[in-house]
Amino acid sequence: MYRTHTCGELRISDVDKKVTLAGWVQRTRKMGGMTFVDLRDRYGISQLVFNEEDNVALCEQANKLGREFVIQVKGVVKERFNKNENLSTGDIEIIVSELTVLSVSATPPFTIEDNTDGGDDIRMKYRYLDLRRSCVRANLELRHRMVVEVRNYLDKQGFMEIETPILIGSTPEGARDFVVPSRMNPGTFYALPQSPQTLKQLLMVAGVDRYFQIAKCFRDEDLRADRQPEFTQIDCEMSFVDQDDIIETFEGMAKHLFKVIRNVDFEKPFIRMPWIEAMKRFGSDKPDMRFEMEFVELMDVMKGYGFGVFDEANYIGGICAEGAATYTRKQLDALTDFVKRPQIGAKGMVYARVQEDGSVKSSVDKFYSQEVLLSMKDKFGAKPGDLILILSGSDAMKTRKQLCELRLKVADELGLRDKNKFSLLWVIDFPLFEWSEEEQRLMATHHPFTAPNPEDIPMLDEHPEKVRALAYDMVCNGIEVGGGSVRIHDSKLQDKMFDVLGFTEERAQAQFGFLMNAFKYGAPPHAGLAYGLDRWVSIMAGLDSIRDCIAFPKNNSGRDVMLDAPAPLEQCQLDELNLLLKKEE
RNA sequence: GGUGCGUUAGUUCAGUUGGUUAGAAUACAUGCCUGUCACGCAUGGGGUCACGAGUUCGAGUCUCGUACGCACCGCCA
Repeated sequence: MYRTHTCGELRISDVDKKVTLAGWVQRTRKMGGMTFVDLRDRYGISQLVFNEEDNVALCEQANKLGREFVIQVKGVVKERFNKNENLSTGDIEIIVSELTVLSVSATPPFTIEDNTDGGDDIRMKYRYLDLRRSCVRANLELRHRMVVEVRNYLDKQGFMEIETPILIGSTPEGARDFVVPSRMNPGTFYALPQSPQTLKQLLMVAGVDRYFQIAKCFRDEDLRADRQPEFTQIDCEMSFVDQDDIIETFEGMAKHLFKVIRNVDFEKPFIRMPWIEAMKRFGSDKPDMRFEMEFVELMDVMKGYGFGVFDEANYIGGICAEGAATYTRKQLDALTDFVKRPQIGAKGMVYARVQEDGSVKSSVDKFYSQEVLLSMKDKFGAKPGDLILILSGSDAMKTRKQLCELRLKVADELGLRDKNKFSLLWVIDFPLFEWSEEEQRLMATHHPFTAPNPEDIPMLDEHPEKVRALAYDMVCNGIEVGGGSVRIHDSKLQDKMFDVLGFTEERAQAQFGFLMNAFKYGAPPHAGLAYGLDRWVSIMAGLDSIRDCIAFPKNNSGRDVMLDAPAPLEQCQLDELNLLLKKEE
C-alpha cells in the first residue's frame, strides 16, 4: 500500500496516528538541523518534519530532496507548534521516520504554485506540470462537477446519453471541416463532426425521444480566447416539443447548474428578447445585461440642425454612461480613437456631459441650441454627472454594432462587467437567413434544418430575409452559452428551405440525402439545443479564456505545443493513404 | 486573408538619445541557520538579446523581411 491517507485529509483529530503519505515535494525549508517539507497531491499539502536530533541520516536524506520529487513517507501525526491558517492541514504535521524516493524530478521550468512565474506558452508546453497547480486543477474539478450535474439533471428528465460517431461525412455548408483520409477507400475522406446535429435528428426519427451527449465537436476555423478547434457541447434533442418546452427544460438546467455550482438563485424566468429588439437596444445578438446603458435613438432629435455628419446619417444613437462626466478630454479622445479603429470603423464620436446645473456641454455645441441638447438629454433620462456618447452612420445595423463595442468598452472602464454577477437571457426570433456577401447568396443563420416561424412562411418566396426562425440562443454576460432551434420535420418544407438556400436537388440529396430519406419514414416534430460546456465552465470559474478549463488545449494557431501537433507525416504514411502533397514553391 | 502588441538568463521582466563588461527578481548550486510555511543570510554559476538582411565608426536599441506567441477583425451553418 503506497499510502494510508492523502495529503489533504489529516486533521487535529488524527494526532498520534501512524500514517503513510505519498506525493510530490512542493518545497523544502531547511532550518539548521531541522527540515520541513511540503508534500503535495491533488487533495492538498501536508507538512513533513525531519529533525537531526532524532535521526541524522534521515535528515540528510531529506535535505537532498528537490522540487517535484515523488516520495513516500511513514510517520506519526503531531499537533503543530505554529499553526498555518492558510492550509486545511495547518494544525498538524507528520514527524517522519522513514523516507522513500519513488521518483526523482528535473528542476521544473516554472514554479508549481498558484502564483507561478511561468507564462502561457511555457505552461502549455509542460501542461502536465501546469495541471499540478491547484488553481488550474480546480478548473478541471469544476468542469467535472458540472458534467456530473448535467448528467444527473438530464437523466432525471428522461434523457438518454448516446454516443454518435466522430468519423462522419463532410458537409461543406457552415464551418470548415477537419478531414480524415480513409486508407481502405483511397481518395475518400471522413470529416469530424462540427456538431452531431444531423445524427441527433436521426435519433429523433429513431424514436429516442430525449437524447443528450457530452459531445466533442470540431471546427477548422481561426481561434480566439473563447474558441478552440475541438470543443465540447452538451448536445440535446427532444421530440414532440415546441420552443417553449425546450426553453423551459434548459432554463431549468441553467438554474440548476448555477445553484449547485455557484449557489446563485434566479427567481424569475429569463427574459426572452426578440433578436431585432436586442439589435436595436444593444446592437448585439448577445447583449451583456449585467448593466443597462441601453441605446437611445436620436434621429428625430438631432437630425436637421445643420450638423452635416448627423444630417447625412441614417442612424444616430447613443448611450448614457452614469456618472462618467468626469471623463477627461484625453479619455474621450481615447474612446474616439477606439471607435475609429479599423476593426470597429466608426467615423467619429460625439460626446455630451450633463453639468451639475442640468445643462448640457457637448462637442457639437455650435450646431445645437441648449434647448435641443436638453431634449436629447431627456431622451436618455440623463442626470447631472452623466456622460452621453453618440455615434451615427449610414448603415443602421453597422452603426449599432459600433455603438455596442463602445458600450462594452465603457462598461469595462467603469467596472460594470463584474465576473461575480450573472445575467442570463434568451434571444429568440433570429432571422432565418443571412445574406452572404462572399457567396452572394442567402445562408441559413443557424443551419438549414431550422424551422421558420409558421407566421412567416408565406414570406419565404418574396421576402426570405424577413422570415423569423424558431431559433433561440441563451446568453450569459454577453457570451452565447447555448443555442438551438425547432427543426423542420416536414420533408416538403425542408425541400423549400434548400430551394431558397440555392441548393439544387442533386446537391441537397448528395449532402443531406440520408436525413431527407429518413424524414420520409415518419419524423416526429423535434427541437433541440446545445450548450457550450467550455464556455459555461469559464463563466462559472471567472476565466478569461476557455483554454484554462481544458486539460490539453491548442494554442492561438491551433497547435498543441506539448505534442507538437499537427506535424508532417512520413512519406510511407502518405503513400499508404494515397496522398500526394503539393510541392512547395 | 488582415490589424495591433510582443520575443533579452531556466522563468517573469527592465534596459533611457544608437556608445564601456547587458541588469533585477525568482529559480538553480554551495555554505550558514532547530519552528519554518513566499523562511532568512552569504556566495556562485547561468545570455547566439528569436532568426536573416540592411543603415551606421558602432545595433539589445533604428529599418525591412521571416518565424513564433497573444489579442482582435474576417471567418465560426
